Amino acid sequence: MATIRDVARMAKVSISTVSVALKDGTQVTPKTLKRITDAAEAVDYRPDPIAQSLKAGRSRLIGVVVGSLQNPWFGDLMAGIEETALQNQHLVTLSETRMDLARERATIDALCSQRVGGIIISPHLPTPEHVEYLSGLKTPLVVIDHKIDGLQVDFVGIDNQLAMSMLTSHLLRLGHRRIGHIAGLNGLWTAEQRKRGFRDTLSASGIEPDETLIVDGRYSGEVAYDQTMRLLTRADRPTAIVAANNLMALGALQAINDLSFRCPDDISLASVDSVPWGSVIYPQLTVVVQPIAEMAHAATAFLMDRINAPASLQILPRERIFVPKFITGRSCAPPSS
Amino acid sequence: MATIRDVARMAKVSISTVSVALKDGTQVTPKTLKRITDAAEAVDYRPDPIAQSLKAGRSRLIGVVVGSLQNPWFGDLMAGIEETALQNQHLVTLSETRMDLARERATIDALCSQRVGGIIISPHLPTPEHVEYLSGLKTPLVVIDHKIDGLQVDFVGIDNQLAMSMLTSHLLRLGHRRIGHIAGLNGLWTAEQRKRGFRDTLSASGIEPDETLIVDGRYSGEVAYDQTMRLLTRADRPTAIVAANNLMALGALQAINDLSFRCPDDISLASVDSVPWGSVIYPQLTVVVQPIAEMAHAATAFLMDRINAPASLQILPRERIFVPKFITGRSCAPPSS
DNA sequence: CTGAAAGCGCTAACAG
DNA sequence: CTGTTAGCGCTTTCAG
Repeated sequence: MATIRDVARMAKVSISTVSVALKDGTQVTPKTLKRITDAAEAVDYRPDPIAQSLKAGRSRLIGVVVGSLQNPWFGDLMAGIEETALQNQHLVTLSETRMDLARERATIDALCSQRVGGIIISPHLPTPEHVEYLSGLKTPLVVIDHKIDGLQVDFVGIDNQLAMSMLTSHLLRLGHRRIGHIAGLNGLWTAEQRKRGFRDTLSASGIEPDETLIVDGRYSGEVAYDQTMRLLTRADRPTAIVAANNLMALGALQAINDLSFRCPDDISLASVDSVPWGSVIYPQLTVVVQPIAEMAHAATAFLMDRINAPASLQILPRERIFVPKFITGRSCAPPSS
Repeated sequence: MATIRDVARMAKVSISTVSVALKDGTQVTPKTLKRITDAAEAVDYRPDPIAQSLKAGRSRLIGVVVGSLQNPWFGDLMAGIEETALQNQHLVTLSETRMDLARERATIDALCSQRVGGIIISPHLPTPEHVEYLSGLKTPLVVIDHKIDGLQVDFVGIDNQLAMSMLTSHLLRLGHRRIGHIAGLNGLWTAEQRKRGFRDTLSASGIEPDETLIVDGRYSGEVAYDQTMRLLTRADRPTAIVAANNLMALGALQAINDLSFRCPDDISLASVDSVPWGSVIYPQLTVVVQPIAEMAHAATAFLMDRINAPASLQILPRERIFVPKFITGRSCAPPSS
């Protein structure tokens, strides 16, 4: 592997001239520049990123931290992040926290001591100490999906209230009055926002939300299955169910099937987030989807801004909220009775 | 961030003593060692990995290169790799090649010039030049899934012939005699091995494989859909179909549904690789699954062996072939006629 | 416009 | 057993 010295020797200049010339061609005579670029070409010189990192104190790496790799939109997220990172000459590392705060913290620690340029995280429900820890980080941080109150960093997500409103009002228009909601993990920002969207939409239509119809599915398919079982075996069972995410929708669908209800004839079902290969799932689900690829790009762009910004310049926390997209499936119908 | 100098100053020894002591406690007096570890603790010293990398010429990073992040087992793969890598103090980077040889090469180039410790790759169908390129790499390489003939590197995969034999003989036992096979991308090792397993199993049962029933689905759901349409609209259509992977099985299932055939009543379907949330797909597919997590561990262990081995020691290429697991679903039944 | 020199944080001979 | 020294490859003042 050729070093800057080889280039300097071949172009008969000093190594610092090579460094300067290759960085910003404007500080050298055109002819020396040419000699240098030719020499660099000839020996296939590529600056050693490690040496550059040592000098800069940061590596050209961005860390992505997610709770679970099972998350179905996770592949699209990574693809989007990688694409944008690549354009900025950065590699992307990936870590899984298994939704464990201690692991989340250890992971971020590791990333920071590896001197990554920045971190994109879809965080778990934090404790106050954890928020404080995150606030104290020197490494640029962008939060995606679950916003953390009180944390002054860039955020990218969707309008979760709107997402639930879209689904809930769809069901209301179909004539449903008793609608169940399988909510996400209690306390998580997205879960709370979605619950609020659900309640507000009902209230706005003059329907008092029945709190017993709002159950915690903890963003888990299994828990959602159990909760759906509870909902549907009640005498006053709902005629429709809205799940706060895709995994829970699948769990709910399974429960519906296992109880020999038919969807949408007996029970309507809708959810946030599409499911992969949704086309072979019967019935195709009515959903609102997050524009994951765009969110990934936006998050990465935020991060690159901070990485490329001069240390002097303080960028205020920014926020990018996307509007989800409604996709009509065949899982919603007017109530049967 | 504390440096080795801070520790040295505080422990009143030289920096090299600190370096030696922290690496291998046996070369220093117990009391100096204690002074040093205490000092390191006190200032929360953690060696800068970038500086270590510069010295070593490699970073504590392993690169994972896959064709597509859509691949459903990809999350499990990453989780497994990350777990093992973490135990060896390595971070994992992720890159997608979109099944494009030029991108695959560019990606590997980038990884190598980043001086990653090693690379785990699920490669695309290579040209001879590409094989040569891979052979020439100095960076340790482990291939997973698609073996490349003539490439002398560690390999981890499953017994693909066996996988297809398991499915094919299951269908034969049910009484099927005309079985279609939606094969993977022509030329890819896994695809060829699976085809061979299919043909051999039929032959062994005294059935001459009908080559027109073996179609190229290119490991794509869409292509598989089209090919299934072709197969099922023939007068002499098969009574069962085996898909070479999960995405193609879903494409085939969709085609079966769209043509108003019922599975398994009219057409039986089986495939290699399970599908996520398979439990809500109707009917549940009969499949053989790869032990992805174990494969990931094995591949990472191979890689770490090479990374940790002294440069002098030449490790011969190794191979780890797993046996897939049969999972009975409800998508296979005796032929109707 | 170009070159000499210092140094990022660490490791590894080589001396004492 | 411990300290001195010389870099790893690069960037960046600071002189010339």
